[in-house]
Amino acid sequence: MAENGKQTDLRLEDFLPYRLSVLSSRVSASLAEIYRERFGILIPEWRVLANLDRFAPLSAAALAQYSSLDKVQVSRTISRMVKAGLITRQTDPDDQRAVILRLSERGQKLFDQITPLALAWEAEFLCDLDPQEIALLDDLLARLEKKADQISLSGKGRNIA
Amino acid sequence: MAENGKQTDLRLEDFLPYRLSVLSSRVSASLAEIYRERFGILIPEWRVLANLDRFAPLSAAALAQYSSLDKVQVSRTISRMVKAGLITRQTDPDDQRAVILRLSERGQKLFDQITPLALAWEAEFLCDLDPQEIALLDDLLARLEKKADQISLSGKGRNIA
DNA sequence: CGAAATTAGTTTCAAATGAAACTAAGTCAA
DNA sequence: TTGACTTAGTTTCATTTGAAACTAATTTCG
Repeated sequence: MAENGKQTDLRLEDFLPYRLSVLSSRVSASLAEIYRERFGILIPEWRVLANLDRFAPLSAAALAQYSSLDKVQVSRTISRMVKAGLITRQTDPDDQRAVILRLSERGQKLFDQITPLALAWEAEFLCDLDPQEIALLDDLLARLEKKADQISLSGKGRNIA
Repeated sequence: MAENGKQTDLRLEDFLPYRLSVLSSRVSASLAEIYRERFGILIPEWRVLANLDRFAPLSAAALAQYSSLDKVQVSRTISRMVKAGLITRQTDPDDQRAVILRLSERGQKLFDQITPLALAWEAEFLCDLDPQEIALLDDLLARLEKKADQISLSGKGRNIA
C-alpha cells in the first residue's frame, strides 16, 4: 500500500499481501476455535455444511468448486463428515464415478446452530464500521477478488483451489 | 458482510472470513511463485529479509515478532538462510542463549532485487483502485487488524504468532 | 551463594497437506 | 465394438507444520 507515491523502502506491515495474510490467519484462527471447541468441526467442514445447505445435492467436484477446497481436502472432509453422520454420500446412478452429497438431518441441525454464531462473530468483527463503510469494504474486496482471479489465471494453468 | 440488515441465510461467498481466506491464499500463492521461481525462496524467507533490512541486528524472538512467524518457523527459516549464505547468525555475547541476525551482502542484494518486483506486484494488484480508494482500504484494514487483535487476545492466552 | 523458575532457540514427533499415482467409470472416435 | 483418452474420487507418499519436549543460559530470590 504505497501511501506515498514512489516508495523506495519496504515496510512489511504496509505491504498488502502480508497484511491480508496476517489478518486472514487471525480471523480464521479465531473462528476455527469456535467451530472446534463448541461444535467439534474444522473449517473445511464448515464450508461443506454451508454449501450443501444452499446447493445440495452436490458432487464432490462441485463442492470443491463452491468451497475453494482442493479435491483431496474435499474427499477427506466428506469421509470424516459421513463417519460423523453429518452428510450422506450416495453413488450417482447416472455416473457411477460420482457421488451425491447431502446434509443429513444432524448436519442440517449443526449448520443451523453454527450459523448464528458465525454471523455474530462477523458482526462483532465489523462493529466499528458503519454500514456505508461495510458496503465500501465489500466493493473494494470484490474488485480485488476479481483482480486476484486475473492474476492467478495469468500465472499459467495452475488451479488455485 | 450483511448487505441486508438481518440475514437469515448464509452465503459463504459473502462471509468475510471466507473471503479474506480465499483472497489471501490466492495473493500469497501468486507472490510465492515469484519468490520461488525467480529467487528460490519462500515467503518466510521474504519476511525475514524485509525485517532484517529494516531492523537488523535482531534476535530470533524479535524477528518472530516482526514477521508474524512462530519461533519454530523462524528457527528453521534462519537455518536455511544461513546455509544459503543470505544471513549471518552469531551468538549474542551478552546473552549466550540468543542469536544476533543480520543480512549478509548476498542477502541484502537479494532483498534489493526482490523488493521492486514485490512492489510492482502490489501496484498491479491495486491498479484498478484510485489513490483515494487505496487510502480507504488502508484505513479499513487497519481498523480490522486492530479488531482482530482484540478478538485474538480475548481468546484466552493464545499467542497468535 | 545456589536451587527454582524463566527465557532463547532447537529438536522431536505426530498430524496436516497436497502432488502425483491410482482405480474405476464414462466418453470419444475409428 | 473396442481401444485410447478423459473424468471422479481416493490413496499414497514425501513434505510441511506446529505443539510439546528439550537443552542451555540467565534471572530471581530465599
